[in-house]
Amino acid sequence: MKDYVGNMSAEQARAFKDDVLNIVSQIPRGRVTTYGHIAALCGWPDHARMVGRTLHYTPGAEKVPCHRVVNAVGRTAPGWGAQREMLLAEGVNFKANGRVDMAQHLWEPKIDL
DNA sequence: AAGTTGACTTAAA
DNA sequence: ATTTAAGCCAACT
Repeated sequence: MKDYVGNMSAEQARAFKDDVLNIVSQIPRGRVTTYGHIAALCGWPDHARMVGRTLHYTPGAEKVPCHRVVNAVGRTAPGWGAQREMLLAEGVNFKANGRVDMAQHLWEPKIDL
């Protein structure tokens, strides 16, 4: 049974992508946030994967600080080694296990309307 | 159209 | 530390 939200319309998908990029662009330097937070803020709480897909495949993601987006456990994106160095260059501290120190750098996105 | 995949998340082993 | 499992959903095969 599909009691979940259902598929996005083309407009919704477009808006979602815009929102994602918009939110990511607001991540302060030296901070990080998670896919889940971004998705929730876009109004699609269960679309963390879609956020990842957007940042990965959408041209233009390179124009926003998408390197400041990590997963919920502070892991950096697979196959993107540079991300870690970019974060280090901003002063983001990594723990011994190779994860970002979330307690220190996690930025909880909030938008004041 | 049905199955697989993935820049996800949480929990568990 | 790593892996599995299940839940999740759009895109891809």
